[in-house]
Amino acid sequence: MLTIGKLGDAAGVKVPTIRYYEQIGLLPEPDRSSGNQRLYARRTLDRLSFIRHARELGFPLEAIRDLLSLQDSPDQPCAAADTIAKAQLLAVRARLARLKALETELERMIVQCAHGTIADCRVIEVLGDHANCAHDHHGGQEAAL
Amino acid sequence: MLTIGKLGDAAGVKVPTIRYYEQIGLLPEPDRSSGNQRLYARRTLDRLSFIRHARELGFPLEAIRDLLSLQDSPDQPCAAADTIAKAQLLAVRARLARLKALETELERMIVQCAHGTIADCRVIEVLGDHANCAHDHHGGQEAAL
DNA sequence: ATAAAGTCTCTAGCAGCTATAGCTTCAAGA
DNA sequence: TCTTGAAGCTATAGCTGCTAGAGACTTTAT
Repeated sequence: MLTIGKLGDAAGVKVPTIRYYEQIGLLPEPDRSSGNQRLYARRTLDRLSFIRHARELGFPLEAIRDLLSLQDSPDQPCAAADTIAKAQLLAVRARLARLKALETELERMIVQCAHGTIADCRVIEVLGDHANCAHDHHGGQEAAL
Repeated sequence: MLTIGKLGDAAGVKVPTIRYYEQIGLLPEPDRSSGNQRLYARRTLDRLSFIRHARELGFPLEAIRDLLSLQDSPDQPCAAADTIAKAQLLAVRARLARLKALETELERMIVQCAHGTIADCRVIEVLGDHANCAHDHHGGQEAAL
């Protein structure tokens, strides 16, 4: 069993954040020691690490809740899981496309820097360009992500 | 010249958000009409679109401020730009790696769903796995992103 | 000329943490 | 065994990055 501090260190999540996740129901209420301190099972570490990485990738907690529900109910009808997974996949691909464009542009800048000129920096244009944009900014819903 | 509403529509950013960016200094104070309404030059649209896309990719406003400073001072010493660009590039690549892992896993899940089984969902493992992880969770600084 | 739509400032609220205060529990050395 | 310092507890307040009113003024369209 892990104390909350050990769990936090292992997952790279701060202690108050863990308590916050418990409060909003993303993590189950753990057992307590005789002195009322939280004690976590090993598998909670997987769940918490998942949450942490998903957050870093920009998933809102509600989307993470959905993804976790896939794990929590492996017997639920496939249609539900499929819908969630497909929506998340679209969102992930949209992010990938724009991140790749940004990567390319940053690489270009760094190469140019090596040659002593940044006068024609186009970082702004590459991300400002709606041609790379997975959203329709014009009246549509935001992506589920 | 664009009114704030037109600018917002064009960039996909809400009007109060534009005023907020002005307040915190990400956007310059624009000219005003005789009736005190904001009037924006065309090029502000590029800047705002950039901010929007960078935010969607998860860059904090401070990182965006840095990136914009590259654009704002094309004559600054290359070393400064280079440092910023390289830090951002590392962060971008770390994100790309984990997003790709998640994409793969979601694809796998969807294929399995088509075959009627999600019993061995591994979404959590794929993101929980620190082998894919660009950070050192263990005592280091967070990435500049 | 007037009505509707857009804009103004100001303030308050929300998500997702993060830090502080004041107290209790635990573990490790003297 | 005692003690002392780190770690944990609850509760509350603050932070970032928006977002949504309220109530008054400006523009635009008919």
